[in-house]
Amino acid sequence: MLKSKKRSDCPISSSLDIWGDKWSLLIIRDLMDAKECTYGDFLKSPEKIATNILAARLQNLEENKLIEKLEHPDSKAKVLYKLTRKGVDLVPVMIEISLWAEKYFSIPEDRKAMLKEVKKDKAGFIKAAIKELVS
Amino acid sequence: MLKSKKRSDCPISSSLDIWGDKWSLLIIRDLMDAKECTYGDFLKSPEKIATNILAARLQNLEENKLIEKLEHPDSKAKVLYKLTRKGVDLVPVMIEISLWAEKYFSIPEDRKAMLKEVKKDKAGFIKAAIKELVS
DNA sequence: AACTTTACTTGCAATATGCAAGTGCAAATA
DNA sequence: TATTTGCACTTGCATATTGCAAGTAAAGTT
Repeated sequence: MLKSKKRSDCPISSSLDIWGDKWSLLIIRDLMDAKECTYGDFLKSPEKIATNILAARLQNLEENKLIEKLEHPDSKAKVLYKLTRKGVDLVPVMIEISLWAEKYFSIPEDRKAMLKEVKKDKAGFIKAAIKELVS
Repeated sequence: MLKSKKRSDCPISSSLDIWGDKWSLLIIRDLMDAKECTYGDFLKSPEKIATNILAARLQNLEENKLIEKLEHPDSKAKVLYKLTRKGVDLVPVMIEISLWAEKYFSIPEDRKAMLKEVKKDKAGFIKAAIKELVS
């Protein structure tokens, strides 16, 4: 995962070069759900990412400017991660993935409820979500 | 890649369990671009997938019903792959990924031209693209 | 009959993943 | 002040996956 050379200029390929693995988008998801997360928060997620993998993914996402580190107001021992604008702009991607998954898998009720709102006014939902995340 | 257990019920996680790697969505892309591809067509793509990886990914995508095999009209030695409806329904995901990539990377002119059409009428573009692919 | 094309398979070295344990610093507790 | 706890990683190592090169088998061509 360390050397992620660009395989081609195709937009799909370029995107996958950065976050095309089984874990990166789950980190993005956590940050979209919670806006700010500590290292420990990510470890608590139900998919149970290994701590060394988490560290590697966080570093990669930071290097690629999808996330950034912030000081925790309470303690210097803690680190806060949050999405950059580049990361926040993945909201439409995440929503379309979720809509696809809803059609073909069974997903939790709270996610369904969220997608119900999405379907009422997708553009509005996205705009509001982005606004909330960039503030 | 053989044992892809479901890590959680999260729609993002469930989706990544199936196509969350560096190659699967490129196969999907090729099929969206060309509608039908042979094994050799995939190998010709600019990212240069290794033949054993291609075989493994095609099998996985077929097992998960995103693609299906068809007989080639010209020859029994050839195999045609095409998207199922489940695969075609990834069109919105691919479009949003492309739009994101366009914002943050430089992408080929022909892709830009396509995205220009998308931006004029996203819903219409998606509908037409899906219609073309399922026929 | 020999050669080529097509769709894979196989062997193996290099890389990545996943699990468990360890480290170092900051903050809370005794 | 000394000690323990919490937090963010790092390290070691076994296992799994990737990527490259070469090989195989069935079909089509000359």
